[in-house]
Amino acid sequence: MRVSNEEKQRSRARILAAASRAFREHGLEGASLSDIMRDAGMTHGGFYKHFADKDALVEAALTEAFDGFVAPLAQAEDPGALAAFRARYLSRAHRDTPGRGCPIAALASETARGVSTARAAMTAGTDAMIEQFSRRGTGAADARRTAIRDLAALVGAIVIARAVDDPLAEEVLAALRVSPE
Amino acid sequence: MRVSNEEKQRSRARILAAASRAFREHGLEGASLSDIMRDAGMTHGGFYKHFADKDALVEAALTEAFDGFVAPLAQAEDPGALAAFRARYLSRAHRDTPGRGCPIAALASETARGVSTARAAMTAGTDAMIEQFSRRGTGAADARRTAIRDLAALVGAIVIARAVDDPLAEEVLAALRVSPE
DNA sequence: TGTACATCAGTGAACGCGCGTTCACTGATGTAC
DNA sequence: TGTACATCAGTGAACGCGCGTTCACTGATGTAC
Repeated sequence: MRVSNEEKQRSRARILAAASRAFREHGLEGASLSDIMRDAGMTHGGFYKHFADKDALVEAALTEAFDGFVAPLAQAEDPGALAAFRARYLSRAHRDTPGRGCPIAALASETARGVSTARAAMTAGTDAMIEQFSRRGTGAADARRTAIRDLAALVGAIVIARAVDDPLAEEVLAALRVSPE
Repeated sequence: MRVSNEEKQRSRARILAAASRAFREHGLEGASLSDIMRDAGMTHGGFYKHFADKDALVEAALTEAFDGFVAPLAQAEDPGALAAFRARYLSRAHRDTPGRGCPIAALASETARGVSTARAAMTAGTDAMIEQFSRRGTGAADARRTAIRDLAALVGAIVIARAVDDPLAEEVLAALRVSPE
């Protein structure tokens, strides 16, 4: 049966939230539309009333994931915000809950092999993160270069820590838990 | 028809070589056994005369990929070997040919979600790379920590560079193309 | 404000497809004598 | 060294399964008068 326009917007938001989490947890291929729609409280057939196909959902979910992940940093005003962000990034909690974590670390590999719309969302989100890092850095002349190197180290550390067993995983995170440079 | 024992060993080697490349190029799920067996010059049915299942192939191919990728560094004797390795790692050629590139950068995300045998191979391979970096580093007291931080930055940089569009991709690689610290 | 009808969000069965895996078969290789 | 037979690497058809996607249908919502 038809539902109200407001209800439809809420449905779309639930699909996006479920997809954003499921893609980061299980991968773009590992998360099926049926699983996502069930998480959103619907059956799979209704999906196509909201998105043209799975690729469109991937693009929208990637953008949503970046928005949510960078928000705490983008909205913070205290000078220690970047240090706090780094500490959270390198925590065991972040390693163990990719569904709420960094979209780059969770999905960059699959995005690299994917469609151009997903690459575009990944490019925009990554640039936004670099921008935040750069704005909040130590203010060196090469702030952007420093920001990129810092972000790359964070992404590499969490990617490795998720793929290897302890104690190496913990050792990798610990090795990055000092100020860069 | 039955083939000789030597021929069987050659078949197994071809399967492993094809798998090692295909997995890094298309991902553990993206590379099908049919594709790999065709690359190896056989039909798909014969696969199970060599490996118990796809998971066993993934484990063996990961180990093979690490062996091949670290070999140039492990066998080098000149003091500039690590710098040369870093330069190759951060090259556009490496970004564009994941099939012959770093197994961590190509497969860590999927390994993180995969079976324990794949994780074990990833753990061993990563530790071997850290060991090589550590042995060939600048000789500081915290050589291993420095090695880990250097490796994490390389992995993060190539992972990002593959997932985003130029010019950001090239900018990320360039930002890492200076000596660490 | 009420009425009549068109719209369309969501349902659930069905589709075609490619996947990993199994299996009966073939015939050259390996081995026991 | 030759012979007879067992072994088994590789083939190609077939399987069950889950996937993304399509579709006829339902009935509450939106809208034109």
